Amino acid sequence: MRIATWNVNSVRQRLDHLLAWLQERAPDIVCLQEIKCVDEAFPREPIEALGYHVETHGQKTFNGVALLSKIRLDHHSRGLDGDDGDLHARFIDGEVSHRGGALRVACLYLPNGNPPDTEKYPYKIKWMERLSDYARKQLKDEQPLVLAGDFNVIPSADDVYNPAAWAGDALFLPKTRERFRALLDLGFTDAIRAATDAPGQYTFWDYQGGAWPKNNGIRIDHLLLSPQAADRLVAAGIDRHVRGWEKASDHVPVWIDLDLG
DNA sequence: ATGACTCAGGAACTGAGA
Repeated sequence: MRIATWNVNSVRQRLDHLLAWLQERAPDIVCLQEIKCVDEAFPREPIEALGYHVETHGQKTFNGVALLSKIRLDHHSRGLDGDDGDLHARFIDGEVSHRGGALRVACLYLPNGNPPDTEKYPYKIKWMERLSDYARKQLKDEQPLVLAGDFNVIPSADDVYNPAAWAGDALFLPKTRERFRALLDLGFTDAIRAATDAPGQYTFWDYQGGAWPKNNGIRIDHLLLSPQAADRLVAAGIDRHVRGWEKASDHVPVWIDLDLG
């Protein structure tokens, strides 16, 4: 079972890239973020033509997430519990059946939080605590669970080209990393870090300042695995070559392979 | 200066992103 996440920065601008990458990487389940359109405007047909079921949680102009799955979803749900006043479309989860049981995948687009001295930062921190509440509840099922998405968190200094330049940024502030660590400490495994300790496993390069040719990247797109999923991890990778495509998203796809029997 | 970011919305710019 191959599961991937990709912040496409507008699914309509990136449709050709998405279709090419789906055929190249052949994932079974895909979590998309920043689709930047309402559900009715999502380009379902060409994706369905490649064999995917499509569930979206869209929003006009900003945010928006989607789940693509070659296996029919038994259940799915839009939105993250814990704040009825939060209208941002940043979360969708679904469950599929496999030979050994059930697999749950949560697709998330965690708030950026910049600038940190505005209301955007406490919104991010609260959102992280809501995500931990969700994770804590789901872990009680003791089944394979994958939290996949754009976390907007740089976990460590090995995950950024110049840590000093990011010291005051909402993606790298100590409080942000503490909350991410608290989520991991519930029992999750960071899939890329289970595969390699090497620095420079970047998933995002800014459009500005020649960040891509200079390899000024950061690692902010993650797949976090419950113990039952981590036990079945056989491979993890980052498709960084996609960043070199013409008119690319600023994020690249990240994927894992699970052996679910 | 040999160069300077990309998206949506909507028709010149702004806000958001990270």
